[in-house]
Amino acid sequence: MSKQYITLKDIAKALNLSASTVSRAMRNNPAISEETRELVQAFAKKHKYKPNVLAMQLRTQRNTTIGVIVPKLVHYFFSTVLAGIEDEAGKENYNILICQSNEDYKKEIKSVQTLLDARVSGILASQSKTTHEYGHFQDVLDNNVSLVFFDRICTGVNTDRVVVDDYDGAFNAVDYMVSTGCKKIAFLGSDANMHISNNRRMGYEGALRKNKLPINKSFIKECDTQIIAQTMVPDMLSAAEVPDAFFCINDEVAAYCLQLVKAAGFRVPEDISICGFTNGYLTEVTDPTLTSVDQHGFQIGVEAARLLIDRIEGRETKEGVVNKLIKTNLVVRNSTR
Amino acid sequence: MSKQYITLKDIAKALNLSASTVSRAMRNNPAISEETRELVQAFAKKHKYKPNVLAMQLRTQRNTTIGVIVPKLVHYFFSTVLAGIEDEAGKENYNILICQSNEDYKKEIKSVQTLLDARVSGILASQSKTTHEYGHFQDVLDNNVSLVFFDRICTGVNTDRVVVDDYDGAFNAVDYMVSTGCKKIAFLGSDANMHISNNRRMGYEGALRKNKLPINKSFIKECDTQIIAQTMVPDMLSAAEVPDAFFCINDEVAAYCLQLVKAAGFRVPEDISICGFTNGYLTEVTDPTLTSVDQHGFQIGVEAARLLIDRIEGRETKEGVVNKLIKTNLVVRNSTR
DNA sequence: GTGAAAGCGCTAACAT
DNA sequence: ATGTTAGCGCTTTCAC
Repeated sequence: MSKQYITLKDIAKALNLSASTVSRAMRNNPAISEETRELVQAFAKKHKYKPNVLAMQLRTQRNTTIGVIVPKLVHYFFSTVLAGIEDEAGKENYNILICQSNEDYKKEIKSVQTLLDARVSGILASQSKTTHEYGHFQDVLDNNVSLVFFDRICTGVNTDRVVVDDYDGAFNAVDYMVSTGCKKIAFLGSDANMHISNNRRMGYEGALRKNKLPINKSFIKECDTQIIAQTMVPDMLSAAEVPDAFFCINDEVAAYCLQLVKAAGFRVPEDISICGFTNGYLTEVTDPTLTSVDQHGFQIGVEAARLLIDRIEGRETKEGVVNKLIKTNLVVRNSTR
Repeated sequence: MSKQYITLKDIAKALNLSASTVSRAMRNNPAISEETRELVQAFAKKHKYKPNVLAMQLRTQRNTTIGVIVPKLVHYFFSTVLAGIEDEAGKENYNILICQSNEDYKKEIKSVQTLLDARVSGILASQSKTTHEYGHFQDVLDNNVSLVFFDRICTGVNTDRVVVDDYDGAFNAVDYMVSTGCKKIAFLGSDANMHISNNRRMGYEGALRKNKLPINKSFIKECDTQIIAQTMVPDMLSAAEVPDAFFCINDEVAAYCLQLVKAAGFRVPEDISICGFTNGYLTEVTDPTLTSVDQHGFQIGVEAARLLIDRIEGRETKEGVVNKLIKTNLVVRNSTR
């Protein structure tokens, strides 16, 4: 990186002013006369002056970059959240540095290090599936860097969070399926130690209980990828008791499940109803189209970024930890009766 | 951002050394005695010393951040490319700063500004659909910042590019469909001024010509979103001459087209074959599953990042501009005969 | 083998 | 209204 941009000093020299005057003039400091201000700004514009953000941040000890850690960018939900984060951060002139953990605990630790090394002033994170310790997240706080979790929160670390109302989303979806006549609804979830999965399972059970339906343990499975679904779903369909509905942890599993159910000779939704979670673009291309719970990823991103930036800027010194709950809504399509 | 990390000076003071010695010791400078080196490094580790990257970069005038501009993160293809970029950049200890143009020319200009302001040492970009001028990209080069285009390249700017072999991909797909008996293949593409669309159209026409099939202008349409497809496809299906195959610019259009073709009472693939482009996860959940051209997004990301970093580091001073062509391959599923 | 001094580009007292 | 000085945290001559 050779010398490519002109500096404050260059301007100062050219205009026979001091660097501080130029600095003030550029930032519209009222102490500077209109005349010099215009002179300086015109010169700066003409010569495409760009303040050196590095130097500025070094001097002022504040940094306008925030880091984001997501499990995977390819998931519709996370890329939507990211769009929200980017949008909100952009409004506040913050840049975002992105790391993917790829659902890998080690990579997640490395991501935290990377972001801390880059001196971000805050981190937005959604945990990887394989993370069961949280020392690396505690490190963030210990270094006085703000931290906000979104979606896949880490309960061991005491900090702000933005989560989907998973319980409510699941409750409503299952309640709806019951209302259409389903009586034997299966739940395809994730590892029970994942908060979001647990909450959805409780919402699922809550809806069954409300409707006085039995909770059948053999209908509750850990099945959150296509690969698992490939064997799990056929197994369930050939068991003694066959579900008449599947409530799935995400759209991918739901869409695969749909394929497998049809392949096994069942009609959807007449014989078996299927509901997903996310409401991404998969929902429109399956046959029948997929009923799903909309998670409002963009809004989650916006809220999380806002929360973080408020912390960084020291605004709204709310007492203790903030927990934001984002409501979902059920989008009914043709995979449910 | 209050004082949160210890500095070189702090270590120097604590150990009764000079800052320069500590600096050297940390970087394993051979001029430093083993003894002090170990002393310093142990102390640094114990007190979680993190070199201030900002100061380092300011001092050395080199920066290890690269910027990426993509139209939209939510598209499977771009998020895959990004994963590749992140992977390769990570290996070289580069960070990535991401901007989305949202297919908006103005936002794209702003993104370039943002990245330049952040003093990135290079930019990877894929143009927005609405971009017809390229002064902002020329600016990048004029500021001595490296620039590599990927996928949606900008031919007006003379710099490295990594592109998919769109012609070849389209040619093979169409040639394959002809081999299965299709004779009236339609092409649903983008704006003709988009390079990738144009190349695919030429590949499409090339394959028809090779097979001595007529090129029917009424079968070549600009249709690259679900919204356009919604009216365009039914129109084509009720025209005097109905296509017996659709070759689509991306998987989304193909998947929608599939729905619309079935809704109109045609069988897929018996009556009409359909082929997409990208080979994302939509392909597995449609019914029938979707034949598609795999673009190898991850590899594109890797190659683009490598090209850019090589430029930044001044390695491989290849003469002139480099053009990398990434081969595609056709993944045949059940939407084609 | 280690230290002193200067400086990257900027801002913020403290002058005048 | 403007200039002087110092310093953010680091690296890099140039000394010794």
